[in-house]
Amino acid sequence: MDKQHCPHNQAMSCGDCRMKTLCLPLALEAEEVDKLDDIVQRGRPYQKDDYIYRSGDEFHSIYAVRSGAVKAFTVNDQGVEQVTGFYLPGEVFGMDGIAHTHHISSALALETSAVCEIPFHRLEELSTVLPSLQRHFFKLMSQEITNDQHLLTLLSKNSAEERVATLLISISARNAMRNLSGIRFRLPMSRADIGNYLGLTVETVSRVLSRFQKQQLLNVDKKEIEMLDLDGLQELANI
Amino acid sequence: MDKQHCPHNQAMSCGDCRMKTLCLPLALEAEEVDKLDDIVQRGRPYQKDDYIYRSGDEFHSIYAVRSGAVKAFTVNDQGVEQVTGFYLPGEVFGMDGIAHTHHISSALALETSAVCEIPFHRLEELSTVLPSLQRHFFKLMSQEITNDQHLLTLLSKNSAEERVATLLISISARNAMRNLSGIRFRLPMSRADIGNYLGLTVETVSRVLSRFQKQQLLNVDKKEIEMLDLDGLQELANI
DNA sequence: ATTTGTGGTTGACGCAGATCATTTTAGACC
DNA sequence: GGTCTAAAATGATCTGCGTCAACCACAAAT
Repeated sequence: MDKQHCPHNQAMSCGDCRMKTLCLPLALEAEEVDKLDDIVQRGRPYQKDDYIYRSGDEFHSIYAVRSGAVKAFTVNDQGVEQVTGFYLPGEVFGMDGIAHTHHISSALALETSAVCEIPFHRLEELSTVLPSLQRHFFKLMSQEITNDQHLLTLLSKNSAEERVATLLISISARNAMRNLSGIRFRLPMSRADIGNYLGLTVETVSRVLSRFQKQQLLNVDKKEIEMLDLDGLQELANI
Repeated sequence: MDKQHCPHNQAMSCGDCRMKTLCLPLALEAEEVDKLDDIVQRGRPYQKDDYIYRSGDEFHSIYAVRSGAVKAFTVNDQGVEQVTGFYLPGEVFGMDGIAHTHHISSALALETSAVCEIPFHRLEELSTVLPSLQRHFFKLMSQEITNDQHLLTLLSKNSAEERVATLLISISARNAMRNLSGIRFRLPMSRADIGNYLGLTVETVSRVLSRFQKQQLLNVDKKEIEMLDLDGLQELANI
């Protein structure tokens, strides 16, 4: 497998990355991308269940997924975990640490994943000389806020079926955006993670998926999903 | 009533504002505050139920509360409203619009309120020359993200009593930060708004407040709250 | 002074989803 | 092959909060 095609390739630069149209380079000119490239750090891939950072760690970077999948979650003082987001290739995470000197959430690889690390103080410096980077980063953070607000509405106003349908539609759409199939895909997270994220128990998630299968809305085989009736699911999710 | 003491006074500058230690000027030197001051717009006070902006309006500014109280909310395509936040003096809102060209949420004055408007493109320009402003604004947005994440956990993991207690503690603490009483205060929002925000019905909010009163945790008289047992409530809220 | 409207409280009842328990499936490892 | 463990599915039962309905307080309108 050559450099260009290995999904976890470390050496790849932003300019060559398949995710450049989704990720931070999105708003930048070629020469600006090179400057961004200079500050991006690419370590070896994380294995499943490796932490990218832990709650309490000193904050110094934000991150972008290049391959694999990451879950972010908070743990309160009673040790109760709350999954706050799943991040797929091209997506940026870790921005909740900016307000504090330390991370208040943790991030974990759900499968073997390549992750770019962007030291925040370098990004800040670069942002003052590249206004389009500053603007894009403001937008990314604002997008994170609106994502959370959508999730808030989902949790406070929607039934179990609507919540699960919405998550499936979201993952499907995000896969499609990355030129992968929006019809057949593999869920990178466990039923427990899905339930935690959606404010449901594992049992409810499992039952809802079985019901969807019975209604010919989709096929489930462990983590493999085939969306049989996207319109029907979309209707359920009321998006 | 002279200029300095009228709570809705329009002419006041950031340097003279009682909220300067909480709001955007927080991180700035005196001369930097003057530059910020130049771009801040102060219109006449909003009356109760006046919109500061509506979902669908073109986005061009973010806002800071100087006096009064503001609620922000989204409305989905079925017309279902979701309250996403309450903003008290010194707090900044409207940052969810940055990711889009138009506001995706609305903001409404809950009572007579003075609001500072900060044109976003001017703030962006100023941020490139005042790094401490850029940093502070990044932090504000990050804080908004972590607030939403706390709310997510609250909605997905906590009981009605825990949710209501948490909101009361939060308002109490924010009042105390502004050198107001954290023990006796007036809720600026209706029971319906509280319920909507916390993912509960009006009836449940009302019942929980009655129960708290019966347990000598607080006194309620319409919108007036007296926190009798802050520790007990804190325990309930598990903060 | 009476009516009308709005926001809040309280009670009775039902249900969606939690909880508890059991079973099935699929790897992982020797 | 067999044994262990963890994830997932399914069934039975329970319960917190929603739903529906009645009622109260108070302000604004006539």
